[in-house]
Amino acid sequence: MTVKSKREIILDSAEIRMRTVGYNGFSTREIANLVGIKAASVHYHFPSKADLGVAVTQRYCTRFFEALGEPSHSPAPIKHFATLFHNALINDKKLCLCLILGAETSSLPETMNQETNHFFKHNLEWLEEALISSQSLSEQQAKEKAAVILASFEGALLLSNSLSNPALFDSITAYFTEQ
Amino acid sequence: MTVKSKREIILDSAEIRMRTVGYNGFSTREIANLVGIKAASVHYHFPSKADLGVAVTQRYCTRFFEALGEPSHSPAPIKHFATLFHNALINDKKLCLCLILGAETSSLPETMNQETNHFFKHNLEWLEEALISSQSLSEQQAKEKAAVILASFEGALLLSNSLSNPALFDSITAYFTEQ
DNA sequence: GTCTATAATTTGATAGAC
DNA sequence: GTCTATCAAATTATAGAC
Repeated sequence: MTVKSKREIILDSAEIRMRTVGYNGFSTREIANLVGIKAASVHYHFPSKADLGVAVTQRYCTRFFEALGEPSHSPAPIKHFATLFHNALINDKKLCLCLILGAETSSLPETMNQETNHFFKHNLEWLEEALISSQSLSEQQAKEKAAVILASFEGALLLSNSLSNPALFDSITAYFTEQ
Repeated sequence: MTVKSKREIILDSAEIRMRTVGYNGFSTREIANLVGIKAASVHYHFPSKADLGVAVTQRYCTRFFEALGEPSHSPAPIKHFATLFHNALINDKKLCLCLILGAETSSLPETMNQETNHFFKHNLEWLEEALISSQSLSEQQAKEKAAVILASFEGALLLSNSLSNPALFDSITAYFTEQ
């Protein structure tokens, strides 16, 4: 295993905090304490808080898209999609970053909003393609159902996390995967 | 029309900000400026920011539940439920307060989390009752579908708001109301 | 009820030594 | 790259005059 750069360690801590309390809920000093350095050193790696927020968001999206892969490579694509969200909630015990950023959208650096929008759009297209090939829906039907699924899964994360009820997430996603 | 008390005017401004940038995104000074008074005067009405946040959340939930009424009083309850969320997005041009608070949950005063949880639970029960009587589902089926609907609607608000696409909200909710 | 004044703390950020 | 020191601004909150 390659040794992590300090930059990556900072990104790790910042992602944890952003997915827990949002962009407006954490400070660079807090990240510094978590990493074991001083705030000034965080600013060496990321000149501004916005730079850090953007880097976290870009890394999050890149990793999610990598884990997602191509819809055609999965025998049960909707289930695969649900599993990624399930892992965020159960393994990471965190929300989807773009759920929190979407809720905070009016107070974020514009680049972060663009990343968040790209996250949603890419997932909608992925789901649409998956639905067309796996459930032989029309393009229009697939587009509509893709939005229903993405909305449901993000909402399922929200409800399950708020109510501290992980099983609720699986119950909701099962509605779309058990067909 | 009764004249609004200063307390209510403060609550109005605070609700707008909380539904736009969240609890961690606004300051008492900002509310004071919006209302046209000084920050110290806001603290006269609400000793702490948490007191203000709690009051906003309680008023929001009370009003929502009043507008919701009883499921048995509506000929098309799911559509009625969708309309309330639609109005939040289209008329208020805002998210559901509990969507933002649910995303910020780890950094909120405990009373606000309790209110948010109550909001979700009350709506789940309302939807369950509506589904049992209007779609003659079993209690178990109704409970599961109620969670799917609430998650979808909250997620639909998130996606529509982020992507600046109000029509997307109606398209998603139509999946559950046009049956 | 609202104001001025102010306190205590936090925050984002920079300069410059090592 | 990391530190100390420091800054300017913002934030929550209180005391006390009017």
